[in-house]
Amino acid sequence: MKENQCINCFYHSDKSKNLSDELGGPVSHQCVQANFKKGEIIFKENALSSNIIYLQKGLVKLTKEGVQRTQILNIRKAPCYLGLPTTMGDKVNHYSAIAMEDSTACFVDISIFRRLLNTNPNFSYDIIVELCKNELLQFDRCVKMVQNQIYGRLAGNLLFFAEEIYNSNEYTLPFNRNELADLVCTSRETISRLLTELSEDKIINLKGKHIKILNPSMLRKISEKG
DNA sequence: GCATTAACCACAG
DNA sequence: CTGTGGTTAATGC
Repeated sequence: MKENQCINCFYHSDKSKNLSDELGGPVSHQCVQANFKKGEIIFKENALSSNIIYLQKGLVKLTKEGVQRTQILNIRKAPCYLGLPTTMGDKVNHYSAIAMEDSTACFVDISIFRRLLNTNPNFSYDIIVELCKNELLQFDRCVKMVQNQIYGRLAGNLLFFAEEIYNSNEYTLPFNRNELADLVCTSRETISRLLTELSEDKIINLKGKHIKILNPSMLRKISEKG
């Protein structure tokens, strides 16, 4: 655990400014950095939450328990904030965050965070923009999940990993088929079948969890047409 | 009717 | 954990 030095990175990577000044004093004990191994829970649904978390390094899945099954709400890649909605919006977390890779995160108490919002309009503005972007993405994702067929949803998510997460058409997923199903809103069996189907059609190359997209434009078409 | 989509179950590597 | 086959239900020509 490290203290003190992480709060400046939390504050913002692109707008360097000394937080100690902002907060009117030394910031030790106000921010704590922690490491998480793959699979470890960063925060849990229904638990009391009083921290804003800045993910410095790693990959995280946000999950929520549904009536039928666990739903993966989103995959977030560092650097980003975690838990803004769930910490600001309610006392209790509405979803969990679980590390999918070894990750590093900064925890800042919500009172400090509030002080930052109050004292720094630029910072507040950046936060609002980030929240808005996320909401737009969630809206898009919601419509897609409800209206597209599973083939299209899976294709969309494969593209998402390539474009947003790994910036490459070739990647190894830290998810098993069941988690993929939780992400795409379907059953494990269907994921299995459709992946082999995509592979047979030479749209992707499949080796276990390693995926190589051979025909991105085709995948895009599938994603759009559903 | 018949075809398609997709879930659930079972079972085998 | 994964892939596959059978069965079944819903929906759309």
